[in-house]
Amino acid sequence: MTVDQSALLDVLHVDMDCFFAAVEALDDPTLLGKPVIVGGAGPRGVVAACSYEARATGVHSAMPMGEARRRCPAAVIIAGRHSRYGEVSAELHDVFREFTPVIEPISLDEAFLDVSGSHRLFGTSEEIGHAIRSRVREVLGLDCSVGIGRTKLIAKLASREAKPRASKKGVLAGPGVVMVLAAEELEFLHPRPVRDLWGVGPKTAERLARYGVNTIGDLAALDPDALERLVGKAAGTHLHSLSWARDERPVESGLEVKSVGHEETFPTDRHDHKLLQPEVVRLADSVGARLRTAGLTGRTVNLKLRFADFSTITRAQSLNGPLLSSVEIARIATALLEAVDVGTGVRLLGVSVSSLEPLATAGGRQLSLMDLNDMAREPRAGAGSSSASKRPSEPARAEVEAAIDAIRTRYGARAVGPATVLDRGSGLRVKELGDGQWG
DNA sequence: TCTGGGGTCCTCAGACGA
DNA sequence: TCTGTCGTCTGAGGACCC
Repeated sequence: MTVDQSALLDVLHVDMDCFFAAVEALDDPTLLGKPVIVGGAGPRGVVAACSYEARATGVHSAMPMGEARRRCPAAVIIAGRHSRYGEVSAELHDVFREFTPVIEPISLDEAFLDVSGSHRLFGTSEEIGHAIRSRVREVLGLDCSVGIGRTKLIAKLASREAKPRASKKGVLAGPGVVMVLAAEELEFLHPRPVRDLWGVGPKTAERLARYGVNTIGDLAALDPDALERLVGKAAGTHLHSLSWARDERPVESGLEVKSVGHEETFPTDRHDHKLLQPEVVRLADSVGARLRTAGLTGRTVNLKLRFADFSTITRAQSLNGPLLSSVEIARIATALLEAVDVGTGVRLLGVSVSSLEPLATAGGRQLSLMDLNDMAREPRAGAGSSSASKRPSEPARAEVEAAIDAIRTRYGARAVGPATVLDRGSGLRVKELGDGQWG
């Protein structure tokens, strides 16, 4: 490796090994060395993550849980604890920040790091990669793999090479850190399947295969215009550049969220608006609560339905002003739902809010504890007292919901919720986060 | 086997105003 | 006043990522 080349290799891709399963084993050491599967245990659940021992039996993420159980009957199946994974992820980012401030998270367990400003303190990129691995192990007790390259694509593929491998004979340790020099990029890239390119999924890979394009090298040899006709202009230009290792995307920290949503697959299909409406309210409440926690509001409500035949439709409605309450989100989502024929059966329902902006610039304000005390002592005209209309105004409703958020923070998500989503089988407990007619 | 949940981005079509 | 064009916005759907 020459000095000039190493100076360019400033992009690191850090990927935790079997993150969810590893966290479970960290908290319960009796799971160490066992096949562990994290995912939905219900009739329609899928595998979210699994240990290498489970992978050795052919289990992989996104596999239906029934199939996973069949392939690996000895597996320990765990529903998963996202809040716990979030905690560990935050600690992981603290470790990253010891090495560089330029961090682009991809998910809870993966991130790109730009270490161009870190060499004087921590050495070459390869030395930084090894140091990060050691530090993650020391602080979190977990393993990660590091890929290093000139671009994000190369770094990401390199980290995959660095990972352990699951085989029927057992788990084979990986190198942990893999660096791809600038001069070796095409040799590294071109023999790989096109699916390894960011943006090529099953559909695009199938389309390319029909034209004899199976490897990244095949794609690089393709006429760019022909590629654009095949996959569209934006994707064509992008993929052709990637195939020649041209990837100008910088490592970006502080990317903004574009939408916030919740969706849920039902254990059995629902054929009636009456059964779906409370679910819309519940999902809308959950979305509203998350928006308020994040200090965001939005202008567009999106409703998503997946039918029994797996076809999916979306319906959306935009407003002129910001959505200030969960009730408003639920009202619009319910109206969108009413216009859809659900007779064939709905298996998944989702509600999301997009066109986001900070609550402060949208005219909202953060409530203080004093405000909450005032509301408790003397309900405002719009917030549920006997006003002429009996319907609280949106800003007033937002204040009520802020108070509800405060109650939930203190007493738990089930402490208070809408009457429409009460779990009737268990008295007056709220089924989950909800909104609507506060009981 | 029967296909999650949280997102982003792109393309296309239709409406609408300049 | 009418018509055509263009840009922008919105909505819908699809593909993709982890």
